[in-house]
Amino acid sequence: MDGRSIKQAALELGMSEHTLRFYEKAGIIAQVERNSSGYRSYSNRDLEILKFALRLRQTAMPLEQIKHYLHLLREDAEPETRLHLLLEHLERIEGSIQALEEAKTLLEYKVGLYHKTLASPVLTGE
Amino acid sequence: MDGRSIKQAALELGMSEHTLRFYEKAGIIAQVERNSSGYRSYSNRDLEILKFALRLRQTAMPLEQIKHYLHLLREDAEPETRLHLLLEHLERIEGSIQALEEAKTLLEYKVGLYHKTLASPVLTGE
DNA sequence: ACTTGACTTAGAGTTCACTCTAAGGTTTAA
DNA sequence: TTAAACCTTAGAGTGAACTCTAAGTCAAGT
Repeated sequence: MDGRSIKQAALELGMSEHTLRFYEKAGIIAQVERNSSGYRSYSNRDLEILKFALRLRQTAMPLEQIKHYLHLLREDAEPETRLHLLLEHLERIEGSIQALEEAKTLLEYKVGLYHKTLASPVLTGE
Repeated sequence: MDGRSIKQAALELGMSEHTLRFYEKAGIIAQVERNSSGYRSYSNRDLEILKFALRLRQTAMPLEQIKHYLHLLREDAEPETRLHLLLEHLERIEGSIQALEEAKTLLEYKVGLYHKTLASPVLTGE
């Protein structure tokens, strides 16, 4: 129906074929369907799940946790369990955002110094 | 004057002694002063630099880039060069913040679904 | 019939950022 | 003077997340 080759899937997702096989072998995503000659055929749903996994990876969620969450999803676990996982990760994300915002502010301040003086000490903003 | 042992420095910075030696050996920070018996003695300035390095690490800047930046700092490079590096990293940080904000929004939406229904599909928010 | 290119697998290799080990020197306190 | 708690080094080991290799199967084109 909506199946695509591993090459095509890799292209659409912006990840390597190696990584796609790796994610499957590591049990992060479920086994992908095969066509008559044994080739993987990625469905739209597979792509959706992979996109979601990539988004979580972007937020530095470890593969093990992504795996855990996607498993709960497959097994249709109690929503409470999934909720717990999501909330936990939300907190981590909020921490990361804050760390980044702080670093950003610091760097912007330094950049400001450069623009004003174009020759100045940098570090803690002395 | 203001020197402290590696143990103390590690404590103050919240990082391991191993990592402190590793950062020095890898040339990320400059050689730390030694006392009469050859033990490292971390100055306030060393701590400042390390704190700054840690903050950059928190934003997922690779050690090689941190090293590069700290080198430019030591060599008192042209401010333009340093500025360029900082601006580049700022852009990456802004990208990360955006990715995290998006993930956060997505998760918050899902959490909202949970709270409303306590039994619902999850993924793209169907 | 044959080459080309896409696919398959298991498993080895790589990179990054630590993290630890072993073998030994130094300082302090009992 | 001896134990403990600290420090030193070079180099080995770890875990995460890929990334690649080798050896082979399959499908399409000429």
